[in-house]
Amino acid sequence: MTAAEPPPTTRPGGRTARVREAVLRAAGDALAERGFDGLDLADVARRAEVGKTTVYRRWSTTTGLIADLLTAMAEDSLPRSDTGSLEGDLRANARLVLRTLSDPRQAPLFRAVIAAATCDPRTAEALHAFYATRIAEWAPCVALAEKRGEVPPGTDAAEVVRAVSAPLYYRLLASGDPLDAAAADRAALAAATAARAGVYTV
Amino acid sequence: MTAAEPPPTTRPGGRTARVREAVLRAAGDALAERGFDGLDLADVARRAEVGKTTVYRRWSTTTGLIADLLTAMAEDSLPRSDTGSLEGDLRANARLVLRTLSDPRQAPLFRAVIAAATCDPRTAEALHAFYATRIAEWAPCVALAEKRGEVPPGTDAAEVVRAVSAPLYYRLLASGDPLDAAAADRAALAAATAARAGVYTV
DNA sequence: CTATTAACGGTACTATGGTTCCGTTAAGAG
DNA sequence: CTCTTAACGGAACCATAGTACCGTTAATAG
Repeated sequence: MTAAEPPPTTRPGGRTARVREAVLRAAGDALAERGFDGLDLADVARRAEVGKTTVYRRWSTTTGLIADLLTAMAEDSLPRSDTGSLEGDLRANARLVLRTLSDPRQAPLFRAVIAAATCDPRTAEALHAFYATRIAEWAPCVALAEKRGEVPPGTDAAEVVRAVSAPLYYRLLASGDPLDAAAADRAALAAATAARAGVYTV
Repeated sequence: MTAAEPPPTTRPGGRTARVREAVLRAAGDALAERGFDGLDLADVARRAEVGKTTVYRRWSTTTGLIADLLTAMAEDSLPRSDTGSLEGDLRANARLVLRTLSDPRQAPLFRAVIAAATCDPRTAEALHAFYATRIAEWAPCVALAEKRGEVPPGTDAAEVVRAVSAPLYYRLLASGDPLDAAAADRAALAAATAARAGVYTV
């Protein structure tokens, strides 16, 4: 060490934030339209009206950009319902997930970010954090059910919430079976039934 | 039409089949090692000891090659167990899926083919066919349970089998939660419990 | 067996995703 | 306000995935 390092001040204000917002929005659009393997950083730059050098400098890879997009996505949360019964709450959650996974923009976007997560550990980490946030948001409805005596004490709330989403994601990503209201309601009912029977106690 | 078309005879014997086998094996290896976005057809050709021109000519795209790989994968089936009870059979199935999804070669391979399926309709179709085959293979265990009176008549066998796999795939692809025996057994128990309660009747 | 041609494989080429260079803009400190 | 420099943007550049060409090998018909 020869000299005191001058603090490399960062400049997140104004322009930097504006660029990030525009690029992430453009990335989401591009992913929704073209899918994961169709993501071209130059195209994202064009959509965001930003130099492609900027995109490469700040995010370097497609998966890096998607990881950042996931971080941003984790921030805007979905409001939890409170219908007064576990089954009602879980059905509300299932319908919400269904709406996302059948939305013409969201469905391909989710498929794309999940594909990206299979290709890069950092993106996978961001995806896991995203779901951890979403699951934590809905876990309280199971805690309430436990207080009401609907499910046995010691029920793993997160596991119940995951059980609702799982069949819908399985259809979206693996089996390709239709994603409809019947599937959502069945997922919610199955999770509620299993939870009441004590399947998810720790 | 000016002249009679001479029948463009195909030559599936010997060499052609050998090349396909070598290339598909190499593709599986490459996918397992490098993931979907790391798949390079020239690299596959090298591994298969085949000219890269051949690979491009016969499969043209990475997703096309993966679609063919999935078709081959659908052919070798997993034997179904018969333990005498629905829960036992479903647990056997869950353990089998778990073994696949935690295998050091199979897990990344499955992640990769699923990622590929999100990027191309033909690959998605092949993936759906793959799961349709697997699910049909195990559906009889629900039919047997119905005969034994374990589940109500009119239970959707395929839906029960899907319900077993779904939580495991959700962990593999979305939430990132650990894939262990506890998760597999819980998935089987939850599906059996819901099925007995009549959640999956049509 | 021979003749025909489907299918393979090496080499040279092209096109596009990604990098480097360097001048310009504007955030933030004083 | 002025000054410093983090961050941006255009253009030229490079590396590599994918294509085109053409001669060679071997499957199958007769």
